[in-house]
Amino acid sequence: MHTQTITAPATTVLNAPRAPVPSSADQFSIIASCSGIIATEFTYGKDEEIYGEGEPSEYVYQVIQGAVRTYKLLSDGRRQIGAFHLAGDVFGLDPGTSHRLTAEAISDTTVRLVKRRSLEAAAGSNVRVAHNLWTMTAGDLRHAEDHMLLLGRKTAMEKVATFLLEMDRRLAKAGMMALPMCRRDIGDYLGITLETVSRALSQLNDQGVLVFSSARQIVLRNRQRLADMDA
Amino acid sequence: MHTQTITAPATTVLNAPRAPVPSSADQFSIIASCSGIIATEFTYGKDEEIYGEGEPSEYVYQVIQGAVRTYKLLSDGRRQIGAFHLAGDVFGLDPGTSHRLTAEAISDTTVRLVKRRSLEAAAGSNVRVAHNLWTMTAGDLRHAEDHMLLLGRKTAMEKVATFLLEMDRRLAKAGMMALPMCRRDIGDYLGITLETVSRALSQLNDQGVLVFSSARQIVLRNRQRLADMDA
DNA sequence: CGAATCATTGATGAAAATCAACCCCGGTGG
DNA sequence: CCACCGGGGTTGATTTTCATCAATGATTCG
Repeated sequence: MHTQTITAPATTVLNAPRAPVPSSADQFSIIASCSGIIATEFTYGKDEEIYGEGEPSEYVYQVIQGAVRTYKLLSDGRRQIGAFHLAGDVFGLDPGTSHRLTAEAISDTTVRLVKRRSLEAAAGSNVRVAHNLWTMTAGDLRHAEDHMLLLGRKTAMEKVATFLLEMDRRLAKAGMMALPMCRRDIGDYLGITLETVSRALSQLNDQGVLVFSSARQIVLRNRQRLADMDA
Repeated sequence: MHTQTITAPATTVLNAPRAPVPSSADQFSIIASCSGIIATEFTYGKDEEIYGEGEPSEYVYQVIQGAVRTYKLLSDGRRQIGAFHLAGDVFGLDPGTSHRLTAEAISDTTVRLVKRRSLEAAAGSNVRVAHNLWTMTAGDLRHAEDHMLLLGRKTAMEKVATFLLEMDRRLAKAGMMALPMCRRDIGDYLGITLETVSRALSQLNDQGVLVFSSARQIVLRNRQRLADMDA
């Protein structure tokens, strides 16, 4: 870890995995429990770096609580966020020796982490584990392929519509979405500026497609309209 | 295969793989030979579809000769090309039951193909094979991550500079690059229009960074300048 | 309460898309 | 052999979208 300033890690052997939510997360739980792998929990503060682009990839992570952004930078600071990782999501699984993106906590975030070395060892003896690792990487690839289409060919409004539907699907509770990230993060994810994000959201609000409780608390009123927009 | 109008397939058992060029290709050769897997060759004509988005993924392919584009479409026809596949490259390896992009031959193209089912079977018994499949998918993911940065955050000129360096690396022979794809394909790969591609290339030509033999035959004169541009 | 951060909104500008014309070159057929 | 045809490529004029610059408003948090 890079800055131990936040919270003391608590090491535990996983035996009764707390199943969070989605299917890709369960794969990780299966791997972790099946193999008697040692998992550790750790908490990062808001905006704290979890790992940097190019660093040796020593651990694989699962978000327990909070949210993480992974991104690349150009030399002048322009940033492209490749993905947001929410509760249950696995990240940092870069086959190869080093991380290809930087990971940062968006808000205070607790992760479970396992040594990549032990995962690879498990994969060497257990075909199920190997297959799950492959499947998880393939899931990341699918997302990246969809996101290339968005970045390269969708308009600003279509990008925002797609984003809202994605977040609605992934983190809506009781019809309400509590976005963990700021407008700049959203813009850097969608390849537009924060002002353009704000204008698109305001316009959707004016049209009655969504309602704000606060800037980051959103209720979708017309998912079909959004789906139509997203082309 | 979808249209058999072109060339009769020739089925052969692979024993002495003709090692084409790069490392990712060799992994495929290793898999194919290691496992006594049956490979078939097939040739597609220019612009012929190899498989369509959403179709069941029955085969995995390796380009023997020619070039392939894989892409996604929006409902109104806007297209995002995710990758170009050149001699030696493997494509169509989508874990899951269906292809997530459409694949088309850019020029007359010969591919080697193996049944995905037999690959998966081999992966189930041979850890090396399983690891190679994972590594190949991870290679696609790395490319997609780099390309998201390009699509979301680079300027038109930076995109073209990056493209030229990529193609130079992948297909230059004797300092000369023979591009198999048209300006529209390049634009749809970079998320810009064919006119913008043309203007950027003309400007680079004016600056002496490159020289055209013909529209698709390019010699790079100053790779450092290009690398600087690509930020 | 006040400072800082985040978000919204408006005015202006710049990059790239679009629309349009023309050119170049290879292939075909008179 | 050469004219013509058509697709691909280039270049120019104009429009559009989104970025940038700037000011103000809302929340959160010491």
